[in-house]
Amino acid sequence: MPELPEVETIKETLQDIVGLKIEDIKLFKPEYIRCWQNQPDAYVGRRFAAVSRRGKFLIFDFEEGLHMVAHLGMSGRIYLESRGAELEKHVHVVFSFSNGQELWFQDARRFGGLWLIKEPREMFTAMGVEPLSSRFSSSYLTPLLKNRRVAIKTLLLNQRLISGIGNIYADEALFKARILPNRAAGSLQPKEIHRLVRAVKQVLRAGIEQRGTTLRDFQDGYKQKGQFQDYLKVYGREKEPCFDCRQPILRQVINGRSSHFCPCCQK
DNA sequence: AGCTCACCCTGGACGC
DNA sequence: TGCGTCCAGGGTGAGC
Repeated sequence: MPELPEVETIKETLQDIVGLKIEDIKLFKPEYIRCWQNQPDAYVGRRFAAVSRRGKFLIFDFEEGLHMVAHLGMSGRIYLESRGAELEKHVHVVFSFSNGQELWFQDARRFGGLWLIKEPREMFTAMGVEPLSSRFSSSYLTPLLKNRRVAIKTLLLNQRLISGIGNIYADEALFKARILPNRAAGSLQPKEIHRLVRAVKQVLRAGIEQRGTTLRDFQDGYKQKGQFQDYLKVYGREKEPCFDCRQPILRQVINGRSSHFCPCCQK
């Protein structure tokens, strides 16, 4: 479930590891490493220099120009533990620091992964704009929608166009913009595109403010849950009354993704 | 080129 | 209690 607000929340809590020195790296499941441009040993003895985010990816910079990229997939978690804590299930990689703390990479379903790479920017050359940046605007989105028959929701989930929106925030943004998720992208009018851009930004900002959505798996770097699940208006609310018009929320599969919407408020 | 769908994987919910 | 089935949805890539 980690989408942009969840990854951003983890990134914020992981600022505390900047400056910590890596004493040891344990690989319990080496196949969780997707890219071996660097050997794990190369990271030992170095300090974390920065943790940043691009879309749903976390980027770890180390001293002397080493990097690591992480994606949480569906069930991935990255969190701090104390040395000696009992190892939890599905922890695939552990970084031990010289101060006695550890960073655990846990991922039950293993849709996520780690990339030990030299130049992380190369991974993101084909990635779309950050939806919270000023580059994401009506003038960016309008030409992308032109003549596209794909559902607008499918397009919002395309990371090559916009990076960071996932299933939950796509449904919530479309509700806020009062647009049905299965509308052909090319059928959106200028006013609707404008509303959608605003709604995407508002929903993502609110998600960050609430420190993410915890339906099942999500937790931050200190194992704390998010709160945005208490503010969801359509996602996961099939058959429950719309908060605005009391009509039941409907669920429909769009491009293999479960989608939730109000048939009355959204056009 | 645009689009759809199957696949990877595990845990939890649900029906019998 | 247990077993089988289905669903969750991130990204990728085959195939139409």
